[in-house]
Formats: sequence, C-alpha cells, structure tokens
Amino acid sequence: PMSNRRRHTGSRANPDPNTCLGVFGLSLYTTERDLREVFSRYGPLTGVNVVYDQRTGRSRGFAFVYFERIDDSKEAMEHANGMELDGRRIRVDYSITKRAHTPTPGIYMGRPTHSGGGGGGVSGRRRDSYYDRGYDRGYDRYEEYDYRYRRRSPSPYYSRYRSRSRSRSYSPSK
DNA sequence: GTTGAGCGTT
Repeated sequence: PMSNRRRHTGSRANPDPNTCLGVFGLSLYTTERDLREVFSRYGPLTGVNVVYDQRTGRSRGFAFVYFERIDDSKEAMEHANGMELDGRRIRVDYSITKRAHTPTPGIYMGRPTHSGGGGGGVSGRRRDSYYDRGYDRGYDRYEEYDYRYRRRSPSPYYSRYRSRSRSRSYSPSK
C-alpha cells in the first residue's frame, strides 16, 4: 500500500517551510544589520540572529532570519539562497530549529510557589523538562517565547554605518 | 581578515 511513503517532515535536508530561515556560509563580517537589509526585501522581519561564538565573540558564519509571514520567507528562501553576500555564497533554508536554546533556567519555570504555608519547596509542578521538548520541535510554542527576547530597535546611528569600505584606513607608515 | 559545509547565546 501507499502508507509506506516517507513523510520526512522536518528532515535536515528538507526542512518544512517556516517563517524562520537559517542562513549559512556567511562571511564572518556580515552583520545582523546586513542580513536585515537583504532579507527585508522579501517582507517584514521580526528578528535576525547571527550566531556568535561564545568564546571569540565572532560570527560562526550562520544566522537565523525571522519573517512575519511564511510566504515572504519562501520568497526569501528562493531568492536569497545562493546569493552572494559579502563575498560568500550563502545558503538559505528553512530552519529546522526554531530559536536559540533557551538558556538553562536553573530555576523553576512553573508557577511561583505561592506558599500558603507549604514547605519552602516547590509545591507546584516543576517544569524541569521544559527545555527538553522545546526548541527542536516546538513549532507552535517557540513563538510565545519569541517576543520577549526580541531586541529593541537599535540606536539611530546604526543607519550610517553602511558597509565598511574595504580600503584600509591606515596604511602603515614606514 | 583562515580558507567553512555549519541549525542557535548574550
């Protein structure tokens, strides 16, 4: 019968369409601003995240771009995939994960222990498994979190930072 | 100024 047909939903090679795009192969010098400029051509964004190396603070060469609408993310995916950006050929795909792994809470994410006189412990349900199930498959859930973590709009002076010119400003004077 | 093939922390 046909029930054997593979359903590959969300496989790595073939992610489901989503409002979140992963952008890979970036130049280390491509910023969130640059990405925003490029990708907002296709529709309004709700966020852009370049992934930085924790240690060095530099870009890890990939990023996530969030669209408001899935149609726009489709457009962007098709048009921006393979595009050259800052000297690199970038790859764009629907993200398989939805958002950054929420930092380990280490605290109870559940209800506050409204201790009516209970022991000082956790009287409610603990949600220590909350990030266990979340980010890899929580297509529906992540949006709840998303808004809290959005950045505020950058300061106005951002707009004059266009790309830094290639020429070195300082030539080593002999 | 690193030459990658990569799905996530602030």
